[in-house]
Amino acid sequence: MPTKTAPKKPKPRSSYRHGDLARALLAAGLDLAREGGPDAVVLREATRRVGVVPNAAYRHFESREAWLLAIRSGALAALADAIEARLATLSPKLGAAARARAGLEAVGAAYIDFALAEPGLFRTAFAPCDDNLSEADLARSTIGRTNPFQLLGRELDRMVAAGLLPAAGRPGAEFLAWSAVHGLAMLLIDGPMRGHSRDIAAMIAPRLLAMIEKGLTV
Amino acid sequence: MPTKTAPKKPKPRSSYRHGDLARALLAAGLDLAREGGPDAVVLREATRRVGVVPNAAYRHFESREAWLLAIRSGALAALADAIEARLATLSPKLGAAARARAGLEAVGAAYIDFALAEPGLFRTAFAPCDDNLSEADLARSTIGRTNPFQLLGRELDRMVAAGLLPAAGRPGAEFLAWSAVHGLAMLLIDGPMRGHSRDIAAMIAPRLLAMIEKGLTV
DNA sequence: TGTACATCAGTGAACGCGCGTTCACTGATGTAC
DNA sequence: TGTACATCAGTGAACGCGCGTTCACTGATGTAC
Repeated sequence: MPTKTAPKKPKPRSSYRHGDLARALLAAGLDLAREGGPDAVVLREATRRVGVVPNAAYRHFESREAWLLAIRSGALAALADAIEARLATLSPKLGAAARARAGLEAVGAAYIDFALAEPGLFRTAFAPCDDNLSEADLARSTIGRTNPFQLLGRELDRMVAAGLLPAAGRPGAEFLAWSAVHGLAMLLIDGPMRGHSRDIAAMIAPRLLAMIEKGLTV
Repeated sequence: MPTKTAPKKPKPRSSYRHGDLARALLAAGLDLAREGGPDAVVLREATRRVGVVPNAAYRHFESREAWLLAIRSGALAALADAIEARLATLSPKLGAAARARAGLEAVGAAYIDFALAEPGLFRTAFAPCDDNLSEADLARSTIGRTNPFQLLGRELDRMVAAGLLPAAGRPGAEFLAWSAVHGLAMLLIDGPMRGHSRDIAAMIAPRLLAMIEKGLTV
């Protein structure tokens, strides 16, 4: 499970001080994202859940947008965690080539599974964010954390090392694999086949991963 | 160009009757979608632009949601138009196999180009819509119009006919190709490389289309 | 052809809502002497 | 070790905003006689 859920009901505090409001607001925001996607990430509701007055949030976040940015990055981290967990289940006995193939598939499968299991978080992670925020803010928000993109890159490197992917095709290959998997995830949760997502995913996801592998390799 | 733009400024009417308010509201809504994506599709703003009082909209649409649905389907139609236009540029002198390949590429390229040229419309076309609306409403909204999905299917059929795609692999193949292209489009306009989208698209899109073709065909 | 009339598209005013954000405040905490 | 004090996290009240939607209305239109 991606993140620990925060208590929904405001538990009475011993003092008027909360103690760890910043973290609590972040957790509440992630809950909101989980439940309703980026549009449901609303400051006032988060403070309500935490049991604090609305403006208290401004001690810890400059604005709603800054808070949302932190939540986005939390959602992204949750996705990365899910992928890493899947990768960790791979048998260590696999040879280089088999390991590389399995790794790439694991990343893709975990990505799609996460989108289905946590559509709200997934949507939040990739919600278009306000352009008013500087590039620097954005960079800072993901810096130092492993992100899904990097995990995918690592597996692609393995493919090259195993001789399954020509080195010449390596640069930019993340975008190819990522696009395919991201698109399926998006279509499954928002697209016309939303509702039968799980059935379709079960049929299509393996074929999509096979297509990527085949289309990418020599 | 997908749709004709409605006049932004309310032109004074000769009578207090508008004459074609439904169509005008639809056009204004598409403009809003074009400019700011689904969240910018706001009833009051549309009536303002058309030069009509807010509640006048309720003579023609049951609710904001119903109006938005119509706009979604307009955005989808615009995308379909863009794809059809691209397909129409294919040389009629091509042989079956070359035509099939070129057709599939044309669909993909037009899809990505549309997303880059009209990100607001594109986002609106695929915005998650309210589940309160019945499936019947949704079906009605796209029925009778050629949609992008069908255009893709047609080209895939050509691939089979030309012997480039095994018939066994045909069912569901739309989802595979569509996912890849949709994912790239989404990542280009909302993803981490937003801002350098056009450069990246120029580099990646051809490779993605090649990957699809290679991954799909025998 | 002229007139009475029903229709119904657009008006005007108002509603309740929830949002992000601001301000001046208060009082528990932890630190310096 | 005990006390005075500065800090600053959370309070309370309020703001302006724009939204979707409702109601009873009015008056131009097109139709029936």
